[in-house]
Amino acid sequence: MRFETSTIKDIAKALGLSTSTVSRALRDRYEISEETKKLVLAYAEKVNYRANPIARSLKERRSYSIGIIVSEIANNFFSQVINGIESIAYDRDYHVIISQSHESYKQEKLNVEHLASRSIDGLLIALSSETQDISYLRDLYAKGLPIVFFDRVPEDFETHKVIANNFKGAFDATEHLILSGKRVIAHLTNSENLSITKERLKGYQAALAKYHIEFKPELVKYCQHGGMHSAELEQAVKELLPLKPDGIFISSDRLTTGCIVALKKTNPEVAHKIAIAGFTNSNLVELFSPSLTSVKQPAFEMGQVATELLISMIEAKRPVTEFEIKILDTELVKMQKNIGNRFL
Amino acid sequence: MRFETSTIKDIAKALGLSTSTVSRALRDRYEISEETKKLVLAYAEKVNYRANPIARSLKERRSYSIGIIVSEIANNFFSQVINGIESIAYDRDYHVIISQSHESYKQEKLNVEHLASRSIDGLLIALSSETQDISYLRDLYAKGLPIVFFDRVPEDFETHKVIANNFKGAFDATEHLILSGKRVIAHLTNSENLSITKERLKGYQAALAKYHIEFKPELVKYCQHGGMHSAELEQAVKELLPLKPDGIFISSDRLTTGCIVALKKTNPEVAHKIAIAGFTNSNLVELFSPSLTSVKQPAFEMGQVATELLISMIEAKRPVTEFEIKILDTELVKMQKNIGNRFL
DNA sequence: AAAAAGTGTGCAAACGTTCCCAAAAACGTC
DNA sequence: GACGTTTTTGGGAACGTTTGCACACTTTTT
Repeated sequence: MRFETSTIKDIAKALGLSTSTVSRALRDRYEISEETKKLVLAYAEKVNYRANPIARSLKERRSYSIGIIVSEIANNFFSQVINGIESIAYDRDYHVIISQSHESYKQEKLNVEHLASRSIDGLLIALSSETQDISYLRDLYAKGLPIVFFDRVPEDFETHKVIANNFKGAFDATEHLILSGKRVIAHLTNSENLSITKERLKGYQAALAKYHIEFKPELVKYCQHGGMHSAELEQAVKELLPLKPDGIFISSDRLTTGCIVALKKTNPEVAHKIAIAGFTNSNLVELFSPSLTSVKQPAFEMGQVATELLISMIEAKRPVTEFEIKILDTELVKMQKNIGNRFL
Repeated sequence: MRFETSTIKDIAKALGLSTSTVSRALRDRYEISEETKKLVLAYAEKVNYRANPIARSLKERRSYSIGIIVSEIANNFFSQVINGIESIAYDRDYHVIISQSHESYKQEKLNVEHLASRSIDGLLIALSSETQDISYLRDLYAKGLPIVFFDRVPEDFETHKVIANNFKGAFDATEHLILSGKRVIAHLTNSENLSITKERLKGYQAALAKYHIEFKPELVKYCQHGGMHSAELEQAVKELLPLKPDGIFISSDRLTTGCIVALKKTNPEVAHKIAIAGFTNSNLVELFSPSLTSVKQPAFEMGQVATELLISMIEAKRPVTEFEIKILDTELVKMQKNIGNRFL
């Protein structure tokens, strides 16, 4: 801000004290007399003194801000995670800077490096679906930037991670479809790179196995761009339909909504005949037609937990060597009426 | 970031130059020899020099960051606006800090003041539905903080503003309902404080007037909290239904989706008999049941325009005294089939 | 009564930049 | 080769903090 505000110097001059004394009074350090402290505090209050965080950051070599990278904020899951992050961060006097990768590796790297050069104290990141090479993150980490991964985590990176119980979520959703009488269950999922893709695929396979349904690789469709392009989804749907699935298990928020749109757009007549169960945190699923069963992730909580872990790393006196992988349970929200009901 | 990176000083020492020379070479000032510039640039590249933005901010008394206040990022309209803002901001080397008011005046004020103390160079804000007293914004503005309002703008505040053509959007939506044969058209809207509420009400009234339908105040329901609490919406729906509306015009994104949820939850049997037209930027409306006609705002563009105006203010050499009010056209997306069709 | 310990304050350096001002180097002109 | 002019460089202050150290003063201990 260009406009002038009062500084420690101003206060010092006005009160006939030194800047150090004023600083100490404001920061409530031990070696300061009650009297001067009161005096300074009162005056600071009067002139509405606000410490300049930039100067403080420069001096302390930290910014009290944490960076967040998600693929997209216009996504119910991520925006809920962000709310969780903020709830903790603000309490602990950190502020957050949000960046979007739009599922692009290049954009992700660019944003992370931009944030790093902006002197963030730590980073919370869910990898983009394109990301395979995380060496740039390793470099930053090695240089001392605390990083906590959430949702989409790399396998071989020793730091805190917070994820949902993806295996169980996928298993539950698939089992639900099976118990509803479906037998040809397709799986529409994200890029193969992602941890969530692998875990959810395993859950899907396990459910099939439990009910002795053969796993058919051709029923699994991967979307490299996480459904960012509608063409990608329409293509997947087009390839899937000839295999006559009676159910689809979809493994991410964006894909789930995107898939229903694609189905209705390209094949409205079959859209209602296929049961859909998918990961989504949309609070609007009840409005959807065809209706769907959804796996809800504890997004808000995930944000909170990840932030607590990150702040503990930031504020740790010595390098952290013990890392946690927190796994949070998902919730299966079954649709209220029978599958494919047009009258919902 | 705690870890050490190379600084101008390091480069200067290594190259046997002074910091001023290095700084000039890096910043590509006119008074520097081609040769030294090349030398410095090459070395900087080699050691992967990154200017410390904090130090720069302190010196230049600006942060190259702009603050954004919206009520909620988990809202299609606002997240699209944010994408528009980012698209311009990043091009111009600003970064953005997003804050959410959650439709609370207190939270909004807190966030703005937090941002201001964080030395943002300018502010983009859509007021919360609770906000009536904007004197705190006036104070900051008077002190020199550039502010541009978008979407929800105050009446008596001389600065740039970017809004949608709310009157026309509301008129079109209401007229569409009338032309579909509806005669008892309710209006569910936001807090009366908001500019958008007033403008959209006028559009609604104008459409009624055009077709000689009497305006009935009891058909208008205000939601003070913008639909943040579902109870608020359910209450409004409950009060509206006895008046037997055959159409509802809803004036905001959150209210529109929220209202359909409330309708289906409280009165599923009538939900499909009422035609709904509402403001929303959801890309999922096609999935909704009951289906609805939507007024889409040019959210992305709104963000872009607002950001351009803000940056022009920030970078203006002399105080800006001529202000613009940009009004962007909305788009009416009619539902594909007849109103209330359960088979959509 | 002198020494030791404790308390409150100020001085000055540092964080990494930018930029004003002056000094030095390079160049041209007579 | 002395002079002015232009180009290039360096010195150092400043931005607003925090903090190690030293100093002065008071209180306690011996």
